[in-house]
Amino acid sequence: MKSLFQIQAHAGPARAGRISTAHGEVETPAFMPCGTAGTVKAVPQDILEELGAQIILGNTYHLYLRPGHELIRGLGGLHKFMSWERALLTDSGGFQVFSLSGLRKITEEGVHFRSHLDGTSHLFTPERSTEVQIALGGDIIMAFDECTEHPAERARARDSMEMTLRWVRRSKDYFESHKNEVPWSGDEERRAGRTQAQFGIVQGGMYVDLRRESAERTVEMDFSGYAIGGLSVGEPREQRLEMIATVLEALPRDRPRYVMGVGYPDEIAQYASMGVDMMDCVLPTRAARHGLLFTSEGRLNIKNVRFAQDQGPLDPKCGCKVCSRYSRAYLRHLFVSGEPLAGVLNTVHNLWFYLDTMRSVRHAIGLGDLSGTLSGKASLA
RNA sequence: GCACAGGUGACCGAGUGGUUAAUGGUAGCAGACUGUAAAUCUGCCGCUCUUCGGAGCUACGGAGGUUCGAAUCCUCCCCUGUGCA
Repeated sequence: MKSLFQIQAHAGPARAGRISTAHGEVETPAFMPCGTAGTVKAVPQDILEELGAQIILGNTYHLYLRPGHELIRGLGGLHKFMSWERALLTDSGGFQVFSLSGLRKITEEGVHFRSHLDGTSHLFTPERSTEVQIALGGDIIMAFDECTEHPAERARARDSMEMTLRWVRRSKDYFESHKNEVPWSGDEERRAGRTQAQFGIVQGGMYVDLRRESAERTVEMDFSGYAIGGLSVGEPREQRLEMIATVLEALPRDRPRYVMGVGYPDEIAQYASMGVDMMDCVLPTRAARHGLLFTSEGRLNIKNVRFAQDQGPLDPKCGCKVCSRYSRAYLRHLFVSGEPLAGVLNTVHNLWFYLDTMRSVRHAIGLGDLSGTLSGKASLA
């Protein structure tokens, strides 16, 4: 089988590359918009394509509960269901186990949880998560992990890491024996021999040695890519940086590295410059719906009264359609009026900003120089 | 003109003698948001000072009155709605 990942250029530790999936190429470093429930909230698929998104996320937990993975499988898989022919990555539900604390109980077997939708009881295991993800048919699926809470004592972080290692192992075992069950598996020719890929996830709390050990032992399982999880859970930024740097050293250079759940625009540029290839975050989409826009001049809260008569664009340096067409005054009016279009336009802008940030970084790596790009994007948060 | 009902902070609307500058909403102002239980959540929201602990002033249509104490009870007046003339 063709290799999933190709590196095209280096600039110090940073790399520009390409991930080849059954649903197209993903240029890296890549920012992946979150499409949790089968939609990147507020943005239609055709606009996502226009924005240049090459891969988006779906979420196992949400889609399992509603509309149900069997229904999606029956309709041909998530790509077809949501009419997204580009690459798709599904998260394993590990993060929901973390964020739904109070609704769940964790055991060695897996996670007993109650649906946030109707209170019904469910059990998620590594096998179950992987089964659901195969049914959904994402191009990249994630091992089922436990996102260690923060702060966590060393002993707790170690126990959690050990359980994640066992769960990741089980996820891989299940995947290896069932990966031919992906909904589009019969479509080999068109898919150029590509099939689903599974990534492992590194945990280890905020402990450098645990992080390193978690990375090394996950790498021994030989995944086609590796994610760094358990970050952006409330830790200081320097600590996050240290954990990422530590894990990157322990990960193989020829596989994609994915930092889960980050970050602010300047953060993602920084991580990309350190050699991270993939990132996802709800921030650009959620913040947009809440009126927070990211611009080349920093963050901007569109509901502020000072924009009421501002005829200028959100960001004078932005090349997105929203900035080329609408004024701050109009966008503020839409937001303050509670018009759905506010969320749409704001999200379009923020996603463009994130995706364009990655394009700039990628371009800079191609040119072998990151300094200009980073200084330009460094004061965004 | 008569009879009911009613007049509460920008608006709607609780409160019918005392922990009441006055519950709740809305509107307004500001903030937060990092593998989405999030088009959500938080704070402020009478005025003036403040060492940020608080202090003073003004407020429940208007004017009086009862009472230790009134948005709450009484009297008169003004206004609004509905019905009858």
